[in-house]
Amino acid sequence: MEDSSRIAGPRMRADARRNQGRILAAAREVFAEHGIDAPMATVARRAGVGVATLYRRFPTRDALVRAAFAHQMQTCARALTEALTDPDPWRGFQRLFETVCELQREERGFPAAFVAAFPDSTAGHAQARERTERDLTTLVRRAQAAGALRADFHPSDLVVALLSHCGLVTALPHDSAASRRLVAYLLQSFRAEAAHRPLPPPSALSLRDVPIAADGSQRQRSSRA
Amino acid sequence: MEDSSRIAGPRMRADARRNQGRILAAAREVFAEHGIDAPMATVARRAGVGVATLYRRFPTRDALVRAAFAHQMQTCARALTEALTDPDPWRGFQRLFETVCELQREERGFPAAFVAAFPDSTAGHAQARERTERDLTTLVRRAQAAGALRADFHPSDLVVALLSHCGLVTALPHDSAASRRLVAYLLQSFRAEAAHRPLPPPSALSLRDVPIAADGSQRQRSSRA
DNA sequence: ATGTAAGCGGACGATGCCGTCCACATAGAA
DNA sequence: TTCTATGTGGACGGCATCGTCCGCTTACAT
Repeated sequence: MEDSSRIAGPRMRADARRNQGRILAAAREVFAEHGIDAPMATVARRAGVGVATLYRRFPTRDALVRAAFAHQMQTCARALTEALTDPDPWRGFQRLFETVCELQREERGFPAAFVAAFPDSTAGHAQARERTERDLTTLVRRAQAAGALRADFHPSDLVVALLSHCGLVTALPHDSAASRRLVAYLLQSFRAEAAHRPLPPPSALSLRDVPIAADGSQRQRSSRA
Repeated sequence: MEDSSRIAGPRMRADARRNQGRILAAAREVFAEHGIDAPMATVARRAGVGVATLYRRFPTRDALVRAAFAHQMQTCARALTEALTDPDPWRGFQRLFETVCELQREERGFPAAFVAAFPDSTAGHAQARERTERDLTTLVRRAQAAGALRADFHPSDLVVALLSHCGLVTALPHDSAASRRLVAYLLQSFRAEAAHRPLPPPSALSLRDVPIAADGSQRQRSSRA
């Protein structure tokens, strides 16, 4: 599989490059307002280009979605790296979680993209994904070794927490207080001293089999845009 | 606003009543498989009736969705009543939460319906809704008075928790372990003894303004069924 | 200044779903 | 058995979106 969108290379006409930028900006706006299912034509119109241009640059909707939120994805990746280098393991863990949730909260449309892009992403390549998986595990183990994160915490719990937060901000896009509350509750229950009782067994979820493109649907609401 | 679907009354032809049943069963199946956005025609076909019959009985998709999951909604309502009468306030609280989450986990399609129907539902009338709201608050206060539920817990937190759980089971429809884990984490963080640190302010969410039908969209995934 | 390859835009046919309309069927009363 | 109100099915017109095709435009190398 090649890179989803033709990346702005050196051999690209200036106007083409400009349009690519406009398209991505428009996509972010439109996806934020109408969800990632918004008509492609809407994005094109907002960008001030024709549909053909849009399709030439981003052959599929997924490619567009992924490109539009690539920056946020990178921010997530960077946050993970930073978390690993934090001298205080718990603070690293906490910050990662809070940063990702904040991103989901503030960039509307991103949560949907986050969930949608999960299977093959956090950059696109299985290699990057495995790295992410490994780093997450390291982050968890470190925080546990420091006695801050409860011993029965499983790396997949982090994904579970992030996905449920996605769901919340999707259902209540304007209620950042709700999001903050959930984050606070979850973080508290992840602390070692909160481990009063045993937990049920963790999800078998190896980050790799999150929400396959298959099965499709399972939409959140029934109303149309 | 009248009742969404013509209820099976005494003056209904036997075949009509039979068809109504088949439609509801088909709707549950189809919604579970393809999400609540599945084409109406699919439901009709599966039920072995014509589209016209479907539309006559359920003029809008929402009416169908609500009727299809009315039973689950009633189970929720009943669980709330039972929770209030439980001699152990915390156990009542815990059971309510677990029961609703179990329902969301097991009846695929129900989470979406749950979120979608929230604004005007838990029966349909504002009256019933207010009653629900009041009962929830009572449940929370009782559990707090018993010293089991943390004092800074706000009734809206229950909605926040349920909505995030909805999001999780929507993203991972087959992973009940993940759902159970989330429920366990949340319940632990709701306990009074977990209140190590203060929480951010609660959501202004008065159950009434949950996920308005307006705005629309904000779908979870981009792929089509 | 000029030629041309890269880029552009919008019209267009295809597809899929919606919701109605109407000619036909039948349950059940008389 | 007969009659009719109630119920039925599927065809059909309408609409939105998809993604492609092709003739025109323009950046930029020479």
